[in-house]
Amino acid sequence: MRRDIFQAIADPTRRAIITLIALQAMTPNAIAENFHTTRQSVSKHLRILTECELVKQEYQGREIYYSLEVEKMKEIDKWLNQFRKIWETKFNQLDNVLANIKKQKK
Amino acid sequence: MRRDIFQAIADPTRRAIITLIALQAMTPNAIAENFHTTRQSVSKHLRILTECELVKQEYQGREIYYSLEVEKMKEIDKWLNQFRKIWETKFNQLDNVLANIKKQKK
DNA sequence: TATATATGCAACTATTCGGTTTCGCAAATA
DNA sequence: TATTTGCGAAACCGAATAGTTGCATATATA
Repeated sequence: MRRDIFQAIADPTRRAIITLIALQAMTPNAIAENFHTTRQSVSKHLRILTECELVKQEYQGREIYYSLEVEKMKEIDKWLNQFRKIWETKFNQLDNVLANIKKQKK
Repeated sequence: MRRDIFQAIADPTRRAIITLIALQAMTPNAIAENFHTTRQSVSKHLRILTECELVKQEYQGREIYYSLEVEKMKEIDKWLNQFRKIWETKFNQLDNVLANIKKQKK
């Protein structure tokens, strides 16, 4: 069973869950209320998110509060870095183009 | 058929393809040589990447050069923004904690 | 103690996914 | 012109996936 962050955020429901619990911890029931799906379905998503450590659990009596492990999100950011360099370069190239146009106008 | 960037980058082979053609355009055959899979398989990945506009084609005779549409990658970055705010805040909170420890030492 | 509530887990199903094989088409080359 | 080469598309297959239903367990509450 493959289990990595990229596969985890591929599902739109999981992305929505992540956004939902980013700021405040929530129980599966509370989370499920926000979607047109069953609690069990949400539970499965939470399991996947927990397995790749994107989400952490906090037991409180019979309730389990889920919240986002923000640090883990940085891994996506880290992966994006290689492309960030490229799009910044492209931006600079555009800068040069603009500079040349300016020169020509003079 | 669902087709969005997040689903596109979920597959490790597709992520590798993206990295491979990020700096220079390549033909399907050339790309396939870098993986332990067939050209047809790579072709299917390229179709998916093209459909969600992460990759662009450039026809040159009977060859087709594929290259990364860097701009599209920014959409992932944009999605990450909501969490970036959170992890920066957490970092600041840690800053405060460190500041307090410093104070107590005095 | 009996009942209600919060939850995870297993079994099942329909759908999707990644890969392979085969084919057809168009461009290059002999 | 005949053959080779580069490519996409369709058909097929096994594995994975998302969702549902049913059940077991533990904690509250009456």
